[in-house]
Amino acid sequence: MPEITVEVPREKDHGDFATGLSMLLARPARMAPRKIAEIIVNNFSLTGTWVERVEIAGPGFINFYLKPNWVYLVLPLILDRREDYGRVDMGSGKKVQVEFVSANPTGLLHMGNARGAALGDTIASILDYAGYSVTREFYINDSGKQIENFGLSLEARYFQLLGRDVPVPEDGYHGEDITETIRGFIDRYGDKLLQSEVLERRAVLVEYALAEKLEAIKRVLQDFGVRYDVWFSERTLLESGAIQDTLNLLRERNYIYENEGALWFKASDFGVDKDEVVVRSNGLPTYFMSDIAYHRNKFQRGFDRVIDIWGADHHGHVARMKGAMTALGDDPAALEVVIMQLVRLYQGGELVRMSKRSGQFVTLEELVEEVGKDAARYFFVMRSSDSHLDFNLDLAKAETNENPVYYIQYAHARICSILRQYAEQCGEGPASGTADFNLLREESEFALARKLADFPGEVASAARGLAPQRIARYAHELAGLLHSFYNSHRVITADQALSEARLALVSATRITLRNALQLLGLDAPERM
RNA sequence: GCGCCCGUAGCUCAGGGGAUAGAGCGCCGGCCUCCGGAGCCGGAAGCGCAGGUUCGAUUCCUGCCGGGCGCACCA
Repeated sequence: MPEITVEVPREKDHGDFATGLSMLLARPARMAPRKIAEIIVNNFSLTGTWVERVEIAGPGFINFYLKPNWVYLVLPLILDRREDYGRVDMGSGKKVQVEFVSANPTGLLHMGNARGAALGDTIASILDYAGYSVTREFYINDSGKQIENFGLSLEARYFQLLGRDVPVPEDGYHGEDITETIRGFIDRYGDKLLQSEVLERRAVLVEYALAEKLEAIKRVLQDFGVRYDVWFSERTLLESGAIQDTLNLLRERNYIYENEGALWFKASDFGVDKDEVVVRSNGLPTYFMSDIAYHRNKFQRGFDRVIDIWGADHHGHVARMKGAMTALGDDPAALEVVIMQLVRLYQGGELVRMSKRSGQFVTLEELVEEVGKDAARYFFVMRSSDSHLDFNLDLAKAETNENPVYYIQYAHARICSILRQYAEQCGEGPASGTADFNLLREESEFALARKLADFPGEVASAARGLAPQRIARYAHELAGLLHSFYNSHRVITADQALSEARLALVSATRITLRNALQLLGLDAPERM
C-alpha cells in the first residue's frame, strides 16, 4: 500500500485537493487507474465534511471540490491572530543560530555582505516565525594575519600624515577610509605614538581603528534593519585557550600531523581532496583553525542547528569544516551552510564595476542611501541564494508599479486608506470577524481568501528550505490579488452587510501583508 | 584537471515526480464622472543536448555542452 498523499492542485479547475493514489495503486492492483479511482470514489462518504463533490480526472486523479465558502473560515482566524497569523510550530523551540555577514572589521560592507545581511536576517526571522528559538550572530575577525596587515597599513598612514614617507604595504589596506580614521586619531591623540615601541604603536592603532570600524558596521547594519544578539570576537578564542583546547582534542584523536614545520588537519579522512594547515610554521593558527574552535564553541553553547551564510567564494570551506565537526564528535548535519552566489549591480543597463582597484567600490551604506532599505532588502532576498543576483538599481529606485517593493507596499497603504474612509463614513472601526461571508461570491474574493489561507504553509516551506524568496514572491502575489480585487469591486458600498464582509476580507489581507513584509524586514506603510 | 552552484519567455528570475510551466522588465493593445491610476484587463513568447529511473520527468540520476566561483603555511 503506497503512502496516501493529498495535494493542492496547481490548477483550480482540478479541485481544492487532489490525489494521484489510483495511479500508484495501478501496478500492485493490476487494474486501470481510472477503475481504481471509481471504486474509491464510490466508497467515499461526503456527509459531515466540507467536500461538495468528488471527480475523477485525467489519467486517474481524484479531485475533491470543497463547498465554496470553506476558504472564508480563515478570515476570522486571521482577524483574531493578527500579528501571529502565519506563525507555525515547526521548530518547537529548538535552538538555532544564524551567523551571517561576519565581515572583516577592517573596512566597509560591500554588496556581498549586503546580500548576506538581508538573507541571514530574513532566514532568522522566518525560522523564528516557524517556532525556532533563534540567535543572530556576527563573528568578528579581529585576529590573525589580516589584522597584522591592517596594523602595518595604519602605521604607514600615521607616519605619512605626520610627514614621514613610509609606504603602505603592497597587499595592505589602501582605502581612503583608513586615512580618515588615522586623521581622526591624530586629531585626538596627536603624535605621541612616534616615540612608542613598534608593536605597541601598531596595537594601539589597531585597537582604535577596529573599534571605529566595528561601530560603523553596526550602525550601517542597524540602518539596514539588522540587529544581532551576539557579536563574537575571534580574539577571545585565542585568549580563552579555546583554540589550543580544540587543537589538543584533534591531536588526541589523531587528526593532526606535522609537515614542513606546520600542523595539518587530516581533512582527507573526511572525503576532502587534501589536508589543511591549522597552525603555520610561524606558530600562528590559521583562519581555519579559529573557525573550527568557533564552531565547536557554537555546539558547546547548545544550538541544535547552526546555520552559516557564506559567499560562493567560500564554498570550498564547507566540506573541510564539516569534516572537522565530525572529527570533534559533533553532528556535521547540524551545521548547515547557505552558500550565496555573487551580486552584480546594473545601472542604465550597464554593469557597475565594483573593485577596490577601480575605486568604484559600492558600499552597503551607499546602496541604502541610493535605493532605500526596503528596496535593497527585497531585491537581495527575492532570488534563491544559489542563483546569481543581478541587482537592477534603476528598478529598485523606481517609484512605480514596475518596482515590486512599491507594488506590495502600495497594496498595504491602499487597504489602510479604505479602512480610513470607512471609519470616516461609518464612524467606527473595521468590522470584526462576525460578518456574513456568504456574501463574498466573486471570483476575485475567493482567490484572495484562498491566498491568505496559504500563508502559514508558505512560512513552513520557506523555513524548511531556508528560502526567503518564497515569502518575497508570496507577498507580491498577494498584493496582485488585492489590486485585482480592488479594481473590479468596491469595498464600501450601499449594502452594509456586504461592505462589512469585504472589509473583513481586506483587513485580513492587510494583516497578512504586513506580517509577510515584517518577515522580510520591510516597512508596511499606511500612507505613501 | 578536481569540487560546488547555475542553464526555464528577448532580458532578469520563480517553480518543481503528475493533468493547460509562472512573475517582473521589455514589446503590442485596451481601462480613470467611481474607496489612492504608485493601479487594472488582454496579447505574442520558454524548460541547453543525449541517455536512464518511473504509470508519468521541465523536476530525480548519469554523461555532454555552456556560464560563475573555488582549489594558499589568505580569510
